[in-house]
Amino acid sequence: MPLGKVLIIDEDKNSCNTLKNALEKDGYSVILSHDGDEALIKFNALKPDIILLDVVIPKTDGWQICREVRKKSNIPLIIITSKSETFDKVLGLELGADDYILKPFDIKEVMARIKAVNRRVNQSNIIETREVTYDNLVVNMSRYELRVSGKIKDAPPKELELLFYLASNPNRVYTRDQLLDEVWGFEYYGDSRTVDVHIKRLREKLDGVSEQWSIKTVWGVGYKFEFNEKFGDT
Amino acid sequence: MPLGKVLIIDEDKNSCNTLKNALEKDGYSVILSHDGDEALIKFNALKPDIILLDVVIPKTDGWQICREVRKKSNIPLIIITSKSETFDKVLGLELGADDYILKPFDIKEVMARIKAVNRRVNQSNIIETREVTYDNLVVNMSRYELRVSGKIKDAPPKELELLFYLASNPNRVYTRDQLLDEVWGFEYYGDSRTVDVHIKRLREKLDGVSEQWSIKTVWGVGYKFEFNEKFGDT
DNA sequence: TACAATATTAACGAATTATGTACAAGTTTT
DNA sequence: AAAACTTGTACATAATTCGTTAATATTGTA
Repeated sequence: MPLGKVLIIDEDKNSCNTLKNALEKDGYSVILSHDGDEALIKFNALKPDIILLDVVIPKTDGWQICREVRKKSNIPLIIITSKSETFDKVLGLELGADDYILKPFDIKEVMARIKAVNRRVNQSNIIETREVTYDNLVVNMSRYELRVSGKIKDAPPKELELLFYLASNPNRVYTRDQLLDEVWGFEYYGDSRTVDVHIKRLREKLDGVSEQWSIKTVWGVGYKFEFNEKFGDT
Repeated sequence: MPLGKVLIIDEDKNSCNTLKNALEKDGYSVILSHDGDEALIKFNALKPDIILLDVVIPKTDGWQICREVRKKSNIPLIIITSKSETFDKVLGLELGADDYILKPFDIKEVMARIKAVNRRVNQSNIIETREVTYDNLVVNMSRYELRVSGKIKDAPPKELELLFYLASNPNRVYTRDQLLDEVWGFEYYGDSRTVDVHIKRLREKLDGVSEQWSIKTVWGVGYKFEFNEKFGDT
């Protein structure tokens, strides 16, 4: 498999075939799925490299597929559908789709867009291991587990997600709005003081645990997970 | 301004304004360009973080802009144009555009697509760290961190932004009004003595640190960040 | 030199921003 | 159905920044 596996999720067999032919001609291998439930099973079992998704499908709907996929993975996901409302486009993109193509599509355009998304993704260092480690801190999002000095510390989901997000890009500052967007999700409309409170609760749990890292406030800007690689490797 | 600069290249002032307003509302700062030659100059000089490009523009055409940009940089580039042929779309994407949006556009969709592209780019290791370095001085705006001879020095946001702005164009003089415009934002209306005070506070922190650089007063004009590449590399 | 224009500095208070506590609504567990 | 927990909001308090003012110093020029 030189170019990778594409999972096509679409009820319409015509679309499926057009896409399948073009993709296989280009060297991809193709998996077809005609309803949402089947799609999720195949996604989990076969770990495709790209997903092409129509949101209008039987059983589990496309939006839900989107969410489920993005919970677990960052692979390229392109929505191809006849739902043409701006609202739907925005929803799809916000849920984590990389592109949103309208039916009827021109296969050449679709192939070009797949290529464009792939180009970006190949520049990424996607951490599929949903885990970060610093010194005595381990945040594992597959298990939703926080470990401090080897011991498991209970922490609610939101706090873990927030910590994980901050720790994924150590030392980089995020504004409260960015955090609300990325951790809470765009659908969330609320007070940005909310972030403060969660930060505070995290700090309670992580207080005085390590000299090497901490959650820092950047006054007037936001928060960051600060990590100092003190002592070089010896 | 944590979000970054957008360069809009488009002859049509209506489009420009719609985009500009929406982007600024979201916290981006916007640079406009109405022809290709000007666009390239601004691209090189101002190092934007995102480019929105109409390919139908006077002088150097959009495709060429695309090529020139991609020779030097991997920043997000989105084509927004009324050229609706599949051929053009494919060409644009092949030249390295991340997305291709048709006019007339819905601003909500455009914003969602910008976000989607940004999401991908932020996962890549080519995250542009907004940083300048001179001798023993490091100003890092991604971390909001000022480092002098390796040591972190605390400094409030405004001071950092001012220093970063000055240091981004070493040896170039800025009037107080220009600085108020660029650092404080155009909507700011206040005394230009304000700049003096911030300069003073910066100088306190950076006093006698290096022979190679300093913040100089240009009498009757304004301020500049002066940098002398004395000694060649040793 | 003297004078005017411009720049530096210190100090103060208003405004902005962050934190901590408490509570209520919503969930999940028992 | 009650209990325990999570989550978001409100508000009081604390901390810091920022802009202004005004007094002092410096520079350029007549």
